[in-house]
Amino acid sequence: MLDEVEVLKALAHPVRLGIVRRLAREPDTCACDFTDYFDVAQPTISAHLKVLRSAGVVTTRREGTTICYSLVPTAVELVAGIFEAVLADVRADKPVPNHT
Amino acid sequence: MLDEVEVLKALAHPVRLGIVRRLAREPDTCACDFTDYFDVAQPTISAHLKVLRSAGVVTTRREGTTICYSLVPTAVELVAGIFEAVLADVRADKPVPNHT
DNA sequence: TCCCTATATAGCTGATTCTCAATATAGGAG
DNA sequence: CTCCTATATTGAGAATCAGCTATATAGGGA
Repeated sequence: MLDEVEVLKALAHPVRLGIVRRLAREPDTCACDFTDYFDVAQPTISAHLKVLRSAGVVTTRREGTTICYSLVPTAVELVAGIFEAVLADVRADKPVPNHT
Repeated sequence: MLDEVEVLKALAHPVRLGIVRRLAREPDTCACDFTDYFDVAQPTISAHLKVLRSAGVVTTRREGTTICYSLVPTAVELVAGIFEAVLADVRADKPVPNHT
């Protein structure tokens, strides 16, 4: 259900990447905090959160009148794994030159 | 000169991610090989390669009549680092529950 | 019930992206 | 110089994206 490219697309935007980084440091941040944090209108933040949610990068939990967002570690691990694998292949093909 | 979000945007497309993965396995692939490998027209491949080049993900080297593409490891390391850092923060905040 | 606050949705506009067919450019072989 | 192959560029159309204002929804408190 997690699609690599969709997750990457969700992360390829300054505000959304910022949201993800913020969530990594402060789990369970509510939507209104992002509205203050980034210099965009509230519906814009809401739209970005929706993109992240659709891609499976974040999940929501209602907390009274506010809605708390948290990261889905699996999604971050997915993309981290993609680039670790690419790096591994790069290093396998072009080994570190030993200058002896 | 490498912009995180620009690199991420460049990678957030199935064909371009495929190109990067292929380049990781087989360095110095020439453009015509991609045209065969992916089921899209030659100008489309050329456009995708341009996006990757503009973002600093790949570099080119002329080899007679063909043009060889290779990965820029720094760019891959940049994005790998982003998600490693995010994962580190996630794990710092929510440590693995030790069920002793 | 009636407000108030938090969040989401609708609707719009301008900008960007994706893909293609057609054409241009650049280098090598003859 | 001429042809051929490899690659890039142009130009167009469809689709998607990003931001806004205005409005709707949903829950809590009076």
